[in-house]
Amino acid sequence: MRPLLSHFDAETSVNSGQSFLWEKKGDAWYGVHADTIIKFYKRDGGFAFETFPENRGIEREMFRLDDDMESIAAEIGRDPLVQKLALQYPGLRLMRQDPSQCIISFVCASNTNIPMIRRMLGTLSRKYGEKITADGMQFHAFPSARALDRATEAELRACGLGYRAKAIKSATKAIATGALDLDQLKKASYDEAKEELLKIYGIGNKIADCILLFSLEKLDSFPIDVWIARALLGHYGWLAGRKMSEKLTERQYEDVSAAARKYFGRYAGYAQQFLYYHMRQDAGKKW
DNA sequence: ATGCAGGGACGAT
DNA sequence: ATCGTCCCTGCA
Repeated sequence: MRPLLSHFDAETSVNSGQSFLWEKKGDAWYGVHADTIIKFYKRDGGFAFETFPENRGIEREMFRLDDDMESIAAEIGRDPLVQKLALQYPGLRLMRQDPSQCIISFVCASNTNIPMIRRMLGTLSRKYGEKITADGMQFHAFPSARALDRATEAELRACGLGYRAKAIKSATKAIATGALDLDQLKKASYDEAKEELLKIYGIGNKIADCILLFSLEKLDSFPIDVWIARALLGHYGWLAGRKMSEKLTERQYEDVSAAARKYFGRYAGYAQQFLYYHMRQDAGKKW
């Protein structure tokens, strides 16, 4: 185990609200990553990984184990609070999600809570995802955009999506037709990629920023949800400004997010994740 | 038991 | 720029 990774904690990372389809069975965690099930468990003071079907080494990609956490921590640690949190939660990492899965997941996330998001995605997976067997148990791959796009809005509603069904349809269509070119978005700048995402019905500022951060390599993205808004109000008054509240207008979102990105720097998204995790911990949330 | 919150976005004023 | 509304569920 390389010393740089010695503090990495897969369990904390998968339970930090950035990724949804994980469940613990016995001593092991099983997660859905597009077409593969990834399993991990503690071993020798670190973590061992297995994938179904076999996809060796995918954990480096998924958990961003190639990121240079020392320079990232040095960069975002210029802020005293984030510095403290990086030391307090040394195992927390951003994850690199599959873009299609990430888009569909966060479109489901609007105006609801994490348990509900998990329920919606679980139902979609069981209904539209391919079966995968792992350790004698049955799992489901995350449904492809194409498979979801074949369903009607009413059928998606029946999965407990509510009014989000319409937004899911617009997103799956954009992905399935190639109108949204995911590989291209990875190469594009933050602004260019965000502009493309915002064209899709159901994707606004916050959800676009989550997609950019968690699946499109935009580590400078700084999503602001109610929890981050609370953190900004409580600890970063000069960024929040006097008129900000927990609910941001579109204009406020843009101004405050831009200010935060400038303040925290090119890894602002990492700072955001430490703050988010801390606010949730502090509130005693159990995801 | 009615109200409200929960990783928001959209359309009408 | 504000404001009501959207489907659903758990919890006070």
